[in-house]
Amino acid sequence: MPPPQSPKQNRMLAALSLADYTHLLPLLELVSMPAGYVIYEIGLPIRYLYFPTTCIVTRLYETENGACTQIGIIGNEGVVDISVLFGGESSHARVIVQSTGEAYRIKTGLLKSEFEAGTELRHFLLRFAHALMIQTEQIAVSNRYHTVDQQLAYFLLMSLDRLSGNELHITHEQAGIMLGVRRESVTVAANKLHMAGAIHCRRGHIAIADRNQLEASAGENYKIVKEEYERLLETYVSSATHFGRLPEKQFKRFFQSIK
Amino acid sequence: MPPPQSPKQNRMLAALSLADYTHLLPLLELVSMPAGYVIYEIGLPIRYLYFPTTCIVTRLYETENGACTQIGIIGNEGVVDISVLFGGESSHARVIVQSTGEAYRIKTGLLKSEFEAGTELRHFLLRFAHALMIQTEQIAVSNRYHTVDQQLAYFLLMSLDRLSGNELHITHEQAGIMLGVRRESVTVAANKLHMAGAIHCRRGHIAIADRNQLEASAGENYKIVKEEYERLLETYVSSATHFGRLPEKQFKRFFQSIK
DNA sequence: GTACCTATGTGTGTCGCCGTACAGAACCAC
DNA sequence: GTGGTTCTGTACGGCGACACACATAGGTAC
Repeated sequence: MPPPQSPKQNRMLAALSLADYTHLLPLLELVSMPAGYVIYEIGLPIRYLYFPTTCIVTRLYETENGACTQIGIIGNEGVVDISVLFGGESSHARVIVQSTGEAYRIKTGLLKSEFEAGTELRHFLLRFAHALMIQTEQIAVSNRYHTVDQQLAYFLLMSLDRLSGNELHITHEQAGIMLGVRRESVTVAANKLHMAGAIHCRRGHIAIADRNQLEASAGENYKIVKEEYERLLETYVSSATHFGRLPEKQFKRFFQSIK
Repeated sequence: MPPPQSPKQNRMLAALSLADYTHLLPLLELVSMPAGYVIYEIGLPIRYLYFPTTCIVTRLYETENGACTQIGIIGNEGVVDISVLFGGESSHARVIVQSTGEAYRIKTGLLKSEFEAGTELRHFLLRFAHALMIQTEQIAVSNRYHTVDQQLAYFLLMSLDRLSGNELHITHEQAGIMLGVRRESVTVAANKLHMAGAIHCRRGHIAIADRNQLEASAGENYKIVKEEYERLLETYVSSATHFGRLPEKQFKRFFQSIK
């Protein structure tokens, strides 16, 4: 039960051993992430990495003529943008905040050193990268075979899995940009999902009405990615038993010291 | 100038420092890779990783109803399948040999140890993973926005970059499976590219007639990925200057000892 | 050469999404 | 309330790819 506004709201950070976590803590800086804020622009260097806590973040690929597609969505289970740890010097995608919230950021060089040092953190980062790859692969398949309805359902589920409520603050226009389709197509797709009883729409908001129905509308795509992310979180938890192995007293003292 | 049938035909292996290379060498096993051979089946454990030398390999994503899409193509610049190094226990994609040739394989556990050990090899592997991610992202975009003509052009270029000749031994049917489109669509697209003077077709073969024209037909997609792979190869080369720093005599002896 | 199999070329109707245009509805500021 | 702005719903023509059907050509075995 992490206190409000703690780095532990990010599940990857929460899973770190106490030693690693306390080592990392002074390097982290809380920042607020307003929706629409462009975290990285294509081609510009990546100065900070961000561990989202309450915000969610979208990786968009933009073509030469300005058309976009979402190639990944990241919430409190991960970090953006991991590509810099793999030797990418600048961002090759545009990364923006999709849903207002907060994140902890760390200087690129610092996290890179931690990554190189080969702590448990590296293990988590690699595991997370794997989940992200699967997400991108699914989107590739989805873009070929699935209808807009299915893709919208998938997008809503992925977004709402990373938020506390069951309502998304987004317009059809914004959803269209994410999916790489017209605003009108989103409207039509949203109506279909509404007819099926899966969602409920208000101006600028989309809420889940029946989660099972929505998952059924999304198809296998969501199921596969969801499973992979559950495995990812299990990875975190099973490593987090480090906590349990520490002497109880020491653990409590540490835990309180970190605000 | 690596001799024929040397692991050095794989550019990642060739770029390793002499020490790392000689350390790895006894762990490698030459295997022949006939076209169509299924290297990994979805859900099955990954027992070996493969460093292609003269073959090329395709990562395919298969949906529940059997439809496929290529999500990556790998030749002598890399290794399959890297996902196991990131904590994936089994393959989530089907990986098959697209073009007959050879590869060196290594037991999963062994390469995993090397990777964990944090040698220069890890640096290359991560760099390669990055290029692969960009490839997948491009395919995601391509599947949304590009015509079959463009995708076919992209596919041909990516394949032929990884082969010695300028002709691909492939039928329209096979290309259709890779791209996730019908055979007829490939035929039509191939004819368009032929009309544009970009390619030349024979039964079961597609050859480049005018590379510039073909690149123009493929669009920005290819350009971006190509640049990333060139950066990858530069990474290899700049690290390979390790060779230069070794005493000349020692270098020669080592080089000859490794067949 | 003949027969057969596989690969390629072409045509027709359907479907999903796009581009464009426009009307109505929700919300906000005053 | 009123007016303006933003968001949402609907319609129509066009295009690219699909599914299916079938014709033709290249290559191979005998």
